[in-house]
Amino acid sequence: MSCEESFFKQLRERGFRLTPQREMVLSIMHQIEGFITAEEVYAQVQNLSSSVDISTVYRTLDLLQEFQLVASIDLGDGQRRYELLGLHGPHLHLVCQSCGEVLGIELEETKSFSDYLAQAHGFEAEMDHVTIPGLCQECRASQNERA
Amino acid sequence: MSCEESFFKQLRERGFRLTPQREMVLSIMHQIEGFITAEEVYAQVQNLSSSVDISTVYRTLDLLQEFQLVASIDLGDGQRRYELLGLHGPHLHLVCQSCGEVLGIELEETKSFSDYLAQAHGFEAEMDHVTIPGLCQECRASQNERA
DNA sequence: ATAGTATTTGCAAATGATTGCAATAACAAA
DNA sequence: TTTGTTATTGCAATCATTTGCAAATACTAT
Repeated sequence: MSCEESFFKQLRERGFRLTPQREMVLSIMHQIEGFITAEEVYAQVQNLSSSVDISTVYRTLDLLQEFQLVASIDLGDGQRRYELLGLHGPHLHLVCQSCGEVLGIELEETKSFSDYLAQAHGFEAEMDHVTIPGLCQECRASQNERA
Repeated sequence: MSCEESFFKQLRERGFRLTPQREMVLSIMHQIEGFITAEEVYAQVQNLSSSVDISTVYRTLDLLQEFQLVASIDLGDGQRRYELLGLHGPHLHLVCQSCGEVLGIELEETKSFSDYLAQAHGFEAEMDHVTIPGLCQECRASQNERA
């Protein structure tokens, strides 16, 4: 099932409606690789239909997140960014505080940690909504050089 | 060394100045246990001196975070919350998406996970800035009951 | 004490994001 | 097709937070 089909199906199942605005936002998410801000999605949508409001873009991105078709991440620069999950499926983000690079890691890789949280604290973690700040390999290396 | 002493020392060392506004914010953070929003800190500061601006409160909370005296957490309700680290030292937060409860866990408990990230991805994680959403023990239990 | 300086402040404006609401438009049933 | 119901939209206002800047003030050296 394609991303669009999954979207239409989930809309129907839950009594939501298929609007041109929603189609446009999803279509634009497909044209992008990597991360995009709501403002950037809005600019692209404007090219297609200039009367669409940015609040509709935000609402649609929220909906796509609920449907697990899109994930969002806060890089700490004051602008949330969105990415199409598409085929990859849910994953975590490692964000380098020095160069801003974003690494995606598989949910699988966090299993023993989330098992520990469940066992020790009874907490069922949603690791796919976690963002971990830190330093990537390159920035660590260049930092050690300097020292 | 008390929290205040640590604050004054760090200010001096880095060429910052000790202002009444900064003293007031730190003092209020001491009067609170648990989390407090910037707006609430602001309200408390107003009682002491009504001319202090909320932007100064935000700037001071940022500074206290830089000094590792305060940590902040985003519960996803649109208002960042701040807590005095004081004696506890840096830790992680587990946030229940159902009841809002916040569990603090020791950095130590994440060691094997962050070791894995370093080894497998060369990523040096700052786990003390991580917030993990999920379900706490009680909410898991009551959810299972219902099912 | 005083003067010189660099930091910090309050203010106002701007930011990204969210919300309430009346008008619009998608869908379901006839 | 037409009609009725309900979700969705655009708009404007609002929210929490950040920023630029000139005035105020904490500190340093005299």
